[in-house]
Amino acid sequence: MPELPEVETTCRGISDYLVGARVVEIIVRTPKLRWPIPTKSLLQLKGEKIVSVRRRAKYIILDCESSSIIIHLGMSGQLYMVNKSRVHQKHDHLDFVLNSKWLLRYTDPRRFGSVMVSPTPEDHDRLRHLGPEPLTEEFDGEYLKSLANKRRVCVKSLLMDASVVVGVGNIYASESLYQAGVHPSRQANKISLQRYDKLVVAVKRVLTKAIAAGGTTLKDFVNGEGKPGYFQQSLNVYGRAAEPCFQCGTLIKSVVISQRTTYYCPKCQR
DNA sequence: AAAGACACCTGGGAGC
DNA sequence: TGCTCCCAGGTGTCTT
Repeated sequence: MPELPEVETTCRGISDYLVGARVVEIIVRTPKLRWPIPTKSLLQLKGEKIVSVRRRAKYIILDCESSSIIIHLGMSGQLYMVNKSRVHQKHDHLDFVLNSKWLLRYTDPRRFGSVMVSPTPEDHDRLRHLGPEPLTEEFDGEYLKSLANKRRVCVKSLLMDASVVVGVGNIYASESLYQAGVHPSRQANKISLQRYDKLVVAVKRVLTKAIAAGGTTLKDFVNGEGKPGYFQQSLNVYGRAAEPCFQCGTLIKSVVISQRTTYYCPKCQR
C-alpha cells in the first residue's frame, strides 16, 4: 500500500485527532510484526499526551511527552481513527485509545510493518542512514548526479534506494521515470546532469500531485479517516502493461528490476 | 564496497 | 466451488 504520498496522507488524516490528546490505553493484540513490538516501553507511554505527529521517509512519528512512537506501514499497513465502539477484526494488531471518543488503530494483514519507540527518533537505527526528503531543495539534480557517478546500478534502483532519497517506491519510481523520459534500466552513471535535473523535477511533481490527490488506492489504502485516495486515476504507466502509452500509443512494457515489476514506454523513455 | 538474491507474511485474482 | 499458483505498495540481511 504505502509510499510517501500515502504515508503523508495518513499523517494529515490522523494529526488533528491526535495532537493534544492523551493516550489512556494501549492494546497490543499481535506483538510480532516485522520485529517484535517493544511492548514494555510502549506501555510506559500510557497516560502521556501526544505532542506532535510527523513523517520522516515512510515512518510516521507520534511524539509523546517522554518518548516517540515510530510506525512503519510496510506493504499492507493502515493507521486510522475509529470510534472506540468499533470491534477489532483479524488483522487489527494495535490500538491507541484516546481520552476522546476515538482510538487510533493499526491494521496490517501481511505484518511487514513495524512499531518502535525512541526518545530520539532521528537517531534510531532504522532512520539514521536515510537520505534527504524528496520534496526539499537538498534533493536536486546535482545531488542525484553526484551519487549516480559512483554507482553502476540502473537508475530505477538508484531512485528507490532510501539512502539516496527517501519515499520513492515502486509506483512513483515508474511514474517519475516516465514523466522524465528516462528508461528505467539505464545505468545510473551514464545519465547526464540535465536529465537528472529533469528527473528530480518529475519526482517532485509526481509526489506533490499524489499527495494532493490523497495518495494512490490500489487495493485497500485508506487515509487516516478511512477514505481512499484518487491518484490511481492519474497513473500513466504503473499497472498498464500492454496498454497504449497516453503520449504516443506505443504499448507499455513491463520488466522486473531488482525483484520489482517496472513499467515504461519503450518509445518515450530512453 | 556494491549489487543482487532472499526473506518476512497474508490475501486476492487468474486459471484450471 | 475449490484448488494451486502467482503476484503485491517495503526494506533488512545475507551472499556473491
